[in-house]
Amino acid sequence: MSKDSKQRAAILRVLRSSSSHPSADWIYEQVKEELPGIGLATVYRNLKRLTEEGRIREMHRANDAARFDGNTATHYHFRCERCGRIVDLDEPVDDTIETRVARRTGLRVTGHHLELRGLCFDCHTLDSRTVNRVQQ
Amino acid sequence: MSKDSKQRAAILRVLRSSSSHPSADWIYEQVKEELPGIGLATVYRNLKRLTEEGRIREMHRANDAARFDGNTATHYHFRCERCGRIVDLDEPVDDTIETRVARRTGLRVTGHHLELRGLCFDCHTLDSRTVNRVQQ
DNA sequence: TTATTTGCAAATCATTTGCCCGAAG
DNA sequence: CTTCGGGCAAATGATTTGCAAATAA
Repeated sequence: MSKDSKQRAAILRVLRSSSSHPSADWIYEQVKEELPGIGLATVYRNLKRLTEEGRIREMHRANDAARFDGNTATHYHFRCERCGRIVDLDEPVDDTIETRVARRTGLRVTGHHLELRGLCFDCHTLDSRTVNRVQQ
Repeated sequence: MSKDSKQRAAILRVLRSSSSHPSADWIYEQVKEELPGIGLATVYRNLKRLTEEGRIREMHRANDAARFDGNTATHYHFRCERCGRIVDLDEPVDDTIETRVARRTGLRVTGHHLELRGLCFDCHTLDSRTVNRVQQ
């Protein structure tokens, strides 16, 4: 509810005015031009907070372990936002998206990945019963 | 070309026989039951190698910096596999996939992400001229 | 004053690397 | 013998955390 600190406001401004999907470090460098005293930790803290508030989006959380898939064929995934479990979907793969984008943009497209998010069975039923109990 | 070492074979077997998209650490724990002497570094080295050989897939590369997006509306991305640049696509968003999957699976779906991969303009033209010069 | 945030430094965590040794060809 | 892959420990790089000082409510 409280108003943004000047550092948080600056971070948000930098992020909003960039189309490059920057890293924390790049944002830090930019904000430093306006607020030379800012620390990298402040940038991280505010990015986390803004993400939690839903005001920005974090693409691919770094620093939680990579996950591997023994199935190299294109297929889609569902990720549970609560427990992190990843499930294969048997939804049919739509390859036309690749050619469509390639045609429209001229980019060389070689693959695509679709991930749906939400709550898996366990987490959802758990949620409907006991709202504040958290499982790993 | 060479035959898989017994550790690499074991890693591959564990990964193939699991549908859980495991982390390096989980794979390590599993393989240890068969090869108690194995080291975590070996697991990482082989996962990397198997990925490069295209025999497994690495979902969301960890450990390169997280990236943030000031635009919270659902939209699609293109990631250049060479320089890492991420570009917004103006492809129309298909929300029906969420309800379709929700209906078919019973999962609680709250969002989806689509990422296309390939070579961006710069990297592609650069590639056609000089095959072995690497940028960034 | 009281509650938030900051900046800095030290701590974590996942992953990678250096180095030396053993296994396989 | 020579090369390749492994194990272990130390090094990295991104992110997080503890804490005292600064700022805002």
